[in-house]
Amino acid sequence: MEVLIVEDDPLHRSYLHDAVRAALPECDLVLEAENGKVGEGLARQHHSAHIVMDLQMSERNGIEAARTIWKERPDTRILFWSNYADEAYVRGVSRIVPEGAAYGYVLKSASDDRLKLALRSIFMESQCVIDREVRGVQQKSLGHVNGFTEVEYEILIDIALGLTDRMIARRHNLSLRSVQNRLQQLYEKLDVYQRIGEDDGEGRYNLRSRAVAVALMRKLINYSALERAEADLNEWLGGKHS
Amino acid sequence: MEVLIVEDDPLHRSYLHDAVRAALPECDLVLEAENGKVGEGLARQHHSAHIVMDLQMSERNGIEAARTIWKERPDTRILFWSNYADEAYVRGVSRIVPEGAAYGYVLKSASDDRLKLALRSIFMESQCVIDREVRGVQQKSLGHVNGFTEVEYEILIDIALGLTDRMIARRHNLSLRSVQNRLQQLYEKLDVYQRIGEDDGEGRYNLRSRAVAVALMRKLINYSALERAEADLNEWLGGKHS
DNA sequence: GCAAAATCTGCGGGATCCCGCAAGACAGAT
DNA sequence: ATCTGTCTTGCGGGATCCCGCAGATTTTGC
Repeated sequence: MEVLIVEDDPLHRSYLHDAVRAALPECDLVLEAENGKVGEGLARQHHSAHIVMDLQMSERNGIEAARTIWKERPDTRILFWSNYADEAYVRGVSRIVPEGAAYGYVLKSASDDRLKLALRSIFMESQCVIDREVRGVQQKSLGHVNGFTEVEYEILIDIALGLTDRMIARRHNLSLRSVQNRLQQLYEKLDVYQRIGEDDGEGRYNLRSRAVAVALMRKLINYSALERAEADLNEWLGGKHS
Repeated sequence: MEVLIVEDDPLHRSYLHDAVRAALPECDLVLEAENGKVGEGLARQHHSAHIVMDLQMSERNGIEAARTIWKERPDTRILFWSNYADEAYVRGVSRIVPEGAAYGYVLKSASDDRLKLALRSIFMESQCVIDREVRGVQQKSLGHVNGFTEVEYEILIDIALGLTDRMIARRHNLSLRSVQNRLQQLYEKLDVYQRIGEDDGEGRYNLRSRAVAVALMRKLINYSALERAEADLNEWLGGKHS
């Protein structure tokens, strides 16, 4: 049995290495990659079936790497090991996990034992293990109380990328007005209508930009989500030509 | 001699602890804090004169903590130890360092020796030590070729927060038109005028939102910068009432 | 199968944004 | 003193955004 570790921080990498060795004595080879790009390469080359993956790496983040790996071999077991439980990450992961695949999401702040237990559960038992805190975010994002629909999320991404209403309409095959309707919902949910500078009555935010700001501060989107979205956009733009 | 370590990751914290012990035998007490808030508290309580500070912590990031610490005792020596050399961080740091203070900025990817050397240089010799890569970013941001003025940077922050032109004008005591002029410069420098969807000619970005997106992707601003800016904004809003 | 609810769409209009043009203010150089 | 470059401000106008209204279409629930 082999395990591939994809993690850019050397300290964390060696810690992971030790944890894998301790939790999985049946593992006889541990590979290491220091970013998503070489991680993909190693996974392809060794047909890795067991991967521990950091999110937030330079050169190629964990979600992108996992996406291409899963596209080639959907039965790969991947444990995501991240510092944060940002909704952007959680959404990003659950968006790419294939039907019936075994995966996990545990935080770096979790205890030694939790990590080792997760390693065994996922790699040996093919079970899904989601950290409690992450699970909370996942629930909240799905629960429609103060949660965001898939469409709302998409339009959020689009304005974060700086697309105009017209572009968004074209991209999703909608009319201009429909896009604006969705925007209105979004503004409502992000609570972007608050007044500012109340001393002389008038003072609003620029709704569009404010929405992005609030979404960033609430961790609905983050750098890596933006990066992925930009890549998707360019792909779509390229595809339109053919 | 005492050293205070402010770092949220336990692994990195203990690594730092060891490095400090090894590099500074004359140090007889090493304090540790797991975020900016308790870091501030410990610094105040122990009158710490030597601090190693992570940027990017939850609860209170390194720059905010450093700002209040330096406000109280401007001769404190602080070594910033960070994963990234984002321009947002570099600007954030050099914005708050007091006149003539000794400080350093080294990356976590630096070698053991570099870290230890920096520790000695800053804490014992009161010298400034800036990592090469960080220095590069600093230079580029100052060099007016493809670099950003202080005013341009400020207006970038303002639109990232979601302020309207009118609000920005009021905040900086400018006319509406001047704000828009600055915006134009900004758009120019961020190269935001590119066409998209060229197949039928028409296709632009929403300049304002796109500018923020590009700035994020170029690491000119990031989560922590936005967080600080939001705090500043609220402070300003509060101050206007009195 | 039908009514209720949600979503999509066009129209119209007020507010804001983006920006060309031109006149004044100010600093530094020759 | 003059000139040049940068920064500021006002005016005007076209494009875009934001959104109320109302009818059409789709989805949902029973």
